[in-house]
Amino acid sequence: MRDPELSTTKLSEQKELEVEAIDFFVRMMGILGLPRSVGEIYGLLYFSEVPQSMEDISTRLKISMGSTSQGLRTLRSLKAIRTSYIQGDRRDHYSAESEFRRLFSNFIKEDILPHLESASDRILRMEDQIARNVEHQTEFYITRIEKLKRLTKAGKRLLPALAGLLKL
Amino acid sequence: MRDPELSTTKLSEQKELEVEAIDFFVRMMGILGLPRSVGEIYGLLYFSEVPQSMEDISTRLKISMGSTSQGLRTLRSLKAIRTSYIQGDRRDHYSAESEFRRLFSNFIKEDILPHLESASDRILRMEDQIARNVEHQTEFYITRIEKLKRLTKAGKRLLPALAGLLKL
DNA sequence: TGCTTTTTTCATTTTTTTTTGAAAACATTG
DNA sequence: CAATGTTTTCAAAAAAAAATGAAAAAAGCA
Repeated sequence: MRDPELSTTKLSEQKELEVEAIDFFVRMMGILGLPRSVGEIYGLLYFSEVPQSMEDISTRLKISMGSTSQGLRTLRSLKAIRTSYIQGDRRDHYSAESEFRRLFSNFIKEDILPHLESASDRILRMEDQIARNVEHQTEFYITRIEKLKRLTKAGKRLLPALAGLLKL
Repeated sequence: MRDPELSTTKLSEQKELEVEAIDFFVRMMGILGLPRSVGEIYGLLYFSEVPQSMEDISTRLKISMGSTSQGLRTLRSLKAIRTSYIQGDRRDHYSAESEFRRLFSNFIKEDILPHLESASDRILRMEDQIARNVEHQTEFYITRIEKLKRLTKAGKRLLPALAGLLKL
């Protein structure tokens, strides 16, 4: 004889882990400035043994197909998920790349390093302006620019190193 | 005889550097997820030889006193600015801590490490739920949790080290 | 202490970001 | 190659974050 109360308990306990996990990744992604839905999707996939279709994800998280599609695109670009073919189902199915650190690594490469590059350009332009304007050719301005240059240089060395460490 | 055109040019060139610098810091702060106004204020102060009052800042950046006050509070908490006393003026005056990297360092300490701490708590709760639910006591769940634990552990080692490096 | 100036707070408004949902584009299969 | 199932796109709606501005609080001064 089945015990409905017990199975309800079990079901809710099963959900509890999922909820906790999703919450975990929502916050982690939050640190990286990624939207809530991206964290939810990754969290759901991270604890799914079986790859999930877009519809599965959309249904279980109660988010629209539009959000799901966009979230998956983001995760794909960060190489945080894998697509897998499931026999007899023409839909794509997704599972999480379990090495979450890789996601950080790719985030550094894709979203931070480009900023550093354009920061370097901007510093060059500042130097140019200082060169053209006698008012700015003082110890003060020159030192400050020098510090910015050192900072970006350090960043361009450190961040790829950090990305490398995370990838291992 | 003064040449009004030349002085206009000089003035605009002077502004140009300021604008470029402010832009630079707005983007840098953007990476850290800090609001535009915080970047603007820091940028303005970074290239000001003379400490500026709140009113100066608010006026030059055309932002409200409210925003200015809040932005200064954020910068203060990141130890990115210094308060200095100016004779015969009862207002506080601010100047930038020129080691911008310290700001990153403090950002890691203040805004990221606490998240990592609560992440650890959340993982403990997940483990607890796995222990209570036979369904979850599989290789799969245990491995995934293990990976999260390793990640946060790595983070707790790496980030303070990174913060340390930046502070030098 | 009372008066004035400066700073902070916070409810409201504005701006930006994210989500939705419906239509378009794309893909698969009979 | 039509018909149906799936995914993407994107304008509009909703939600979240930031800025404003006025009122309250705090600080300096006579």
